[in-house]
Amino acid sequence: MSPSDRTRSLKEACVDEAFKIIETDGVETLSLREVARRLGVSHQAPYKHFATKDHILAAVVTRCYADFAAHLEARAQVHDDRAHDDWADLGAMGRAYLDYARENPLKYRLMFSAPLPDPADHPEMLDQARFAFSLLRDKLSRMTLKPASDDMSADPAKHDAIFIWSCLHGLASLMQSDAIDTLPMTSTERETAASRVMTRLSLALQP
Amino acid sequence: MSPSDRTRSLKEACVDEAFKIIETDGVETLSLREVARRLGVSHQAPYKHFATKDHILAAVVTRCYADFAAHLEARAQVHDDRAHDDWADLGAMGRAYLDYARENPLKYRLMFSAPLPDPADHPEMLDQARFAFSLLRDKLSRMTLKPASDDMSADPAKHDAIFIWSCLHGLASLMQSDAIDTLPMTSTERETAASRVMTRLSLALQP
DNA sequence: CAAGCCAGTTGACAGTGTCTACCTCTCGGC
DNA sequence: GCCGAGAGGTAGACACTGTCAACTGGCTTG
Repeated sequence: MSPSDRTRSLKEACVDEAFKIIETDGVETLSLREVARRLGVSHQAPYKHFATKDHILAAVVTRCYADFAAHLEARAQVHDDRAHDDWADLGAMGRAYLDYARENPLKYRLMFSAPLPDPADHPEMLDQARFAFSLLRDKLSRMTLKPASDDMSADPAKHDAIFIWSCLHGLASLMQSDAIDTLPMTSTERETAASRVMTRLSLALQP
Repeated sequence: MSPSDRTRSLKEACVDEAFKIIETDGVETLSLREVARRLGVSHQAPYKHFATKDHILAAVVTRCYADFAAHLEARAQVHDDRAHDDWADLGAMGRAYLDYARENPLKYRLMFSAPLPDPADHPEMLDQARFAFSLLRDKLSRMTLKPASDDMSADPAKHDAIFIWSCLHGLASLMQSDAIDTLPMTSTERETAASRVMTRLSLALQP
């Protein structure tokens, strides 16, 4: 056993390996036995660190959310020098969202389109997800949007965040769903569709 | 073997049974052996009618799309007597979409959030999906929307349909995803979120 | 030094999709 | 009227999965 193996415990190695499998082959094909095989340990070794398959899945999902949030933050902060060009920054955030989904389709699907392990059993997974959402929500709460006629909510930023999130998630999800292959679309047309959604989003929100 | 069994071939019975299983337990737990068991035949009998599990899945998905389209059509045509209140009708269609997703979460997930069998192998599945989308698209092509600034598309109805579909799908999908449980939301708050999305959609589209 | 736990092993069980071999019934051509 | 073929159904096997149980070796702690 090499020193690096001793420092990096089997537990972490399992999560790493599961992460890789999901990244390249998708959640559906993840198997604990394959993880064990790749790490050169017995098929039961991972069970010493994770009670069930869901527990290892939860660990991977947690990491994905963190990854995703980091990507959003990094991109959102690349705005130009003017200190408070909130609209441009919001747009950058939206684009970062779509980029992430496009570049990491299997991880994206894992977070938002797959049946997750029971969140009640995995609070840290829940925390990470909440954090990612809060990035968008906080941003909106610092901006003034076009008023919505039916707004009697105590927390408009929350609902508008859901609106934006819905649009972005819907687009990202449809673009990589098999359902979209139904319509004959070239890749440039997909780009057009994406920018069209962004435009309509502005029309809906910008005062 | 009863007469009804003889008329209704095993092939149809398999699809029916698979449909039921998915409806109540989700795609993940669908197993051909369970289907066979429930029909009282050997575990290999279904394979005389479907080459692989994906083929039976494709048949179920095809039926789901037809079901979904029928729901959309039925609801969309329940507008008031004024012949051409297109906006109201579009709204009804949107609500029908969300209703279907809420009432049939597992079927909805099957159609739009699960990895489908390769569409190339199952053209009839593809046709049904395309038909459902065309309901929305055709409606839009008969209406005049707020112009989108970047519109250089030859087929604006298509892109606006994608926009609307994205919002609705995104909302429906998030509402039933585990990710949303992340944010503490009561069911009335979910309603508010849904209507907020509809409002913002109008703001984006209505001239 | 003994006790006990911790991480790892092997072996088993039930469940899955799918391959192959077999059986049996029906129907069309001679 | 028979006979061969094929369609539809059966049984058994294989490789794979998640998970349970029993066992083993080494480290820590009393």
